[in-house]
Amino acid sequence: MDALRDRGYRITDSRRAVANLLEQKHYGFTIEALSEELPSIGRATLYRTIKLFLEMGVLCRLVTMDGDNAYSLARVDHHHHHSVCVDCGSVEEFRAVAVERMLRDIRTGIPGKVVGHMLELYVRCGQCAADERVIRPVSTGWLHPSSSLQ
Amino acid sequence: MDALRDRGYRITDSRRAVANLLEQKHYGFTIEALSEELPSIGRATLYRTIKLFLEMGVLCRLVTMDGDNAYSLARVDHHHHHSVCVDCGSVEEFRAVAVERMLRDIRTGIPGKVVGHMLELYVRCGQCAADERVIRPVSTGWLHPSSSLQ
DNA sequence: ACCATATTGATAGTTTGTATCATATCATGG
DNA sequence: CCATGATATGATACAAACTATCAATATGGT
Repeated sequence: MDALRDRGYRITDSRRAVANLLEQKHYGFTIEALSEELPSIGRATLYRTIKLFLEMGVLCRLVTMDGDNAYSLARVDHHHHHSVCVDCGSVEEFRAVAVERMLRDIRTGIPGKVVGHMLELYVRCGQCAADERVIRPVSTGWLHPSSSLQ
Repeated sequence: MDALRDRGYRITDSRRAVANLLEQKHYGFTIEALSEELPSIGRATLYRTIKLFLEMGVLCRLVTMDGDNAYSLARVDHHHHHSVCVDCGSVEEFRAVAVERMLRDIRTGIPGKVVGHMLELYVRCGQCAADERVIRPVSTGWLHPSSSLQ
């Protein structure tokens, strides 16, 4: 809300509702899920709100293991990555030096100049591992491009 | 073609055409681009062919920096990642120990059990860097989720 | 060459996301 | 607290990306 005010955007019911929902639940929402949780808000507005929040940098877009887009609140303001639970969808942000080091190391072995990267980790969170006696298959859909089991 | 034969799929003109094209050009194709290159092949068939090739593991899907899907031949059969040129779209496959080490390191710091990952590197390839005196902006669209410049 | 069947292409249908525009809502100034 | 004007919303239509259907065709084994 502060971010909105600071940039001269209006505080509206929809924006408040979306922000509240994302703040409460610590997992990634697809637009579909958002729409189910907030049926009173038109889909067009949801798309607009998400886009606005992304541009403002208060939201992160992430890619689920089977390739869908999901959105979660950016709780830290520096660059980071996500670990997404493949069962419940809960999202943790992390910034590991290991990642930065990897990028630095790799830069020399790659032809060309690295201008960006993308990294997602797919996990089964502690909660879900504890809840389920039977191990469910990891992905119902199909695996994403460079994603690999293990 | 061998892979097709081995699994009892038929060798058809469309499949041959798609395979040839992907083999010749070392960059990622979107369905759109494939369709332009092979106008005689129906779009439905293109989608089907791509899906089949993905399932057979002879194709990789990759995500471009502005979020589109592209496909490129899997020239190595073990797990690897891609560096995608943001200018010409050329794709290099690499398997860096740095990545594996990073994953191993990170596993301890992440809550839950890592079951998969996804990594794309966006580069400006040597060719493109040489061709262009003026540095073009990196992304025309907007940045992908966890992608970051540099 | 024939035949059973996998494959194709055209079309229609889905899903996901965007543009339009009249109406409703917000923030500001009086 | 209300009037005012601009912003935001929602319904709808539209566009893009992908899938399902099904009659017609091409393929591989005989």
